[in-house]
Amino acid sequence: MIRVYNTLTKTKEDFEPLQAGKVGIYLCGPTVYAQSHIGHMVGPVIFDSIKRYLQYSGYDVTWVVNITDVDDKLIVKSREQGISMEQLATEMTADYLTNLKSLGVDQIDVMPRATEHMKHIIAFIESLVDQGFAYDVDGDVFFEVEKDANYGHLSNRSLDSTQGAGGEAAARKRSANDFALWKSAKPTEPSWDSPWGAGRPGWHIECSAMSREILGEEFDIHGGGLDLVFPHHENELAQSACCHGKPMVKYWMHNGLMRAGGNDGKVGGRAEQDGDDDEQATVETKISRSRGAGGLADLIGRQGGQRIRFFLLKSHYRSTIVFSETGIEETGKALTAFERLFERFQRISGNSFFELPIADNKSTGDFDAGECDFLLQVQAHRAQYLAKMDDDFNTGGAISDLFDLVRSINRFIDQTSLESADNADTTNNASLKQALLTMRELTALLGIFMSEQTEDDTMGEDQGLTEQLMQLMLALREEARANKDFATADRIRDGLLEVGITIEDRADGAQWHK
RNA sequence: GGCGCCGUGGCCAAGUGGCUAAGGCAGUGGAUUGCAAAUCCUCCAUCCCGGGUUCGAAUCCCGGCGGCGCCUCCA
Repeated sequence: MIRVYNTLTKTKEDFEPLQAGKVGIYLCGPTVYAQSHIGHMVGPVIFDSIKRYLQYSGYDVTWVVNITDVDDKLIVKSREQGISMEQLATEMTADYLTNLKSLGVDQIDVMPRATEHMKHIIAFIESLVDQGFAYDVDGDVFFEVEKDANYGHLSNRSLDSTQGAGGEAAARKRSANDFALWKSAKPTEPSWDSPWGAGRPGWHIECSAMSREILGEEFDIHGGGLDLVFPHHENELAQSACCHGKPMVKYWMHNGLMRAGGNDGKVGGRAEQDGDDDEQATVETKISRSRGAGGLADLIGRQGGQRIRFFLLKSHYRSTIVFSETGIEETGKALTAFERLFERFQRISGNSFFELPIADNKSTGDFDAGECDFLLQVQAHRAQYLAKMDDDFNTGGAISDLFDLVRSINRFIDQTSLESADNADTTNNASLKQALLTMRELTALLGIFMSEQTEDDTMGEDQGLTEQLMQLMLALREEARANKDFATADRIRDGLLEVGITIEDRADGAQWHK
């Protein structure tokens, strides 16, 4: 049984979808007025893994991530850049999609854009007006919060504790808490025709309209960053629940936010200081665009998408992650242990890990360990891993079992001497393969090691030359070693190390890697 | 001010009432190696502080101290 933490009830609940066997997930995506930063990737990466795990657990999952391509900030930014709102949205959407791809997020089924659903948005607002939950004033339409008895339950706040937006619309609202469903357009602003005149949707209504269109009036999981609980999700919930007279979502799931570390982070800006502090203190603050976060593409270029993905999955999705590039680098070191094992497996079996079939559900991944101690260990690691994933998608805990599995496999190879050339024990080889199949199954749930990383394909032409030169160096060194001329052999090895190349002498010959 | 979250070894990070407190990075000693690298084995924390509840708490309650988020746009 999968358990899920629900923001609405503030408890972990057994996961039972509304319709047996089917799950609908809606994740709030970005407003595409600027390039995405690493914080935007937290939700997509974790939900990408959540979808994989739910499918693996036997559910038919539909995952929706929206793109907000109409918004006040888009208007302002596009004007600054002298381009149309549409063009800015198109460019920034492309940036977002590229980043998602780099991080291996490829499970999204539908990515609706607000501007493509204007009809549905307007119809939704009309329905709210007709039912008396909303009112229009001079071309603006507002949701009347007092009409919703449940308002504030999700974010746990009472009406008088909220401040409501000030701004120019304040005078027209019946109450400060009311929020805009439709905003009238000034002559130069992009607009759509509506029963209330030319205008554009408010921030929250698109999600209500699009989720209904794609997933229905009530669906299983709604996700987003913790910062969206109020006002965004509270307002979405109010709109949808009032409009349909039933709950909008069964499980509200919110991921923790990323913070910028003080020193090597530099992704975010500096937090506002309270004045009386000395200023060298290590400041950690939420990463956000308004504080100048950016440079995700560069970061991916330096670290690679897989490391970043693994870094995000290493901690629990509800906890805060402090961004640090050194942290990402350490994570990368840990990943090489897997990569070495995959190479080891290839040397022994001749099979590529990346070409092993992926068990796509729990039962096909199961196997009979028989009396084999090693396979019993593998089975135990697998069971523990899955138990942690069942418990609110505890990827951080589950990853520890992956490392345990690596160690078990290496130990098995050492103890059975599977690596020595004259060992053709088919039973042990079969056990080894089974263990790697399990590794493949479990890592695929996290969306890592899906395919071989081609990190340096930009330098394709040099690659062949480098390989030739290295073979020459290794041959020279081998000669020296055969002659017990270790001084020369070591000189070659040390010299190569200085340019970042490590040599490994193994029974079957020397090998090099960067 | 209101509503929340967090504080586990040098660093990162699981665990939230009961086996010897996961795992990673760094470090230690050993096996292996011509020496290394890789791999394996070994060692490395009583959980911010003070009370309380309990047969028993890192895990629940109260009080401190420290950090952070939301209440305004935000993944």
